[in-house]
Amino acid sequence: MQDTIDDRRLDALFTALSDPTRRDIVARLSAGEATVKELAEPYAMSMQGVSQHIRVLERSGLISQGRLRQTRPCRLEPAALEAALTWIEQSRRTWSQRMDRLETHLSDTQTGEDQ
Amino acid sequence: MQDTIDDRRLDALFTALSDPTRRDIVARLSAGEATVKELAEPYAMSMQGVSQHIRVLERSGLISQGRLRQTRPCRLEPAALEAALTWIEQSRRTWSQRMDRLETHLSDTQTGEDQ
DNA sequence: CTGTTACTAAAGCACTCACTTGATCAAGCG
DNA sequence: CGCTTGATCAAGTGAGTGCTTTAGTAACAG
Repeated sequence: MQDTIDDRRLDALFTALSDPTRRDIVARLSAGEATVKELAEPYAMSMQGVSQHIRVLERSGLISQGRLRQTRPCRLEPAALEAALTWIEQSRRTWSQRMDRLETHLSDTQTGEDQ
Repeated sequence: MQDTIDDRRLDALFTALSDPTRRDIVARLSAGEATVKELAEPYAMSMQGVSQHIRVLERSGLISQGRLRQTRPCRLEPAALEAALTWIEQSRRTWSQRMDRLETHLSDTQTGEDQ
């Protein structure tokens, strides 16, 4: 069980997704690029605050920032979303396999040995 | 855009998943139930520390705790995992639909406008 | 009853987080 | 050149995390 590499990545990913403002930013960027100012507009928050959220998202790999004139357009990096998806599906798969085995076992030993 | 209800749930969910110990606990519970003591054993951490992680997981809905003699066996609640999965897939779907539209647009105007 | 096991409650501590304001910077406009 | 716009840097604050240790509780064993 090697840790620390995927672990840090998943830490950053799920931490990034744990804030409603950041989730909203991700959702909006899934519809197309946007500048920091555009992203900041809907919120009752300073642009600096939004800028800090963007840095958290960038460190997690969920978004990347380019440069165009005096703006820094942000775009979604869906590969990072896949990593989170993969982790969750792994647990779900293990769980449902176990459920299948339990069902099989129950239909095998259908007499009533429980305690 | 109604917020605050799903938002709080997703906050708790992704916050719960943002810690490596808690992700490990979820992964281990996907293979079957376990008591707090059993869960705590592999970690260089007090059982109280693990107990607090379990409370975070329980508040997020990811696990539930029963009572059996003097133990509190924990079990995974996969429905909560589905909620996180659903949110991520929503963003991914929006993004890929947008990519499809871009491709369509590019094959429409397929003259040779590349930078 | 006493003692042990499995666990939760509570308090404290270092650290991080989500903001804020104020300063700075870089690019374009007059 | 100065002025505005878009954005980051830096410092500070209040709230929350991730642990710890110390107590306390519930269930069983002697």
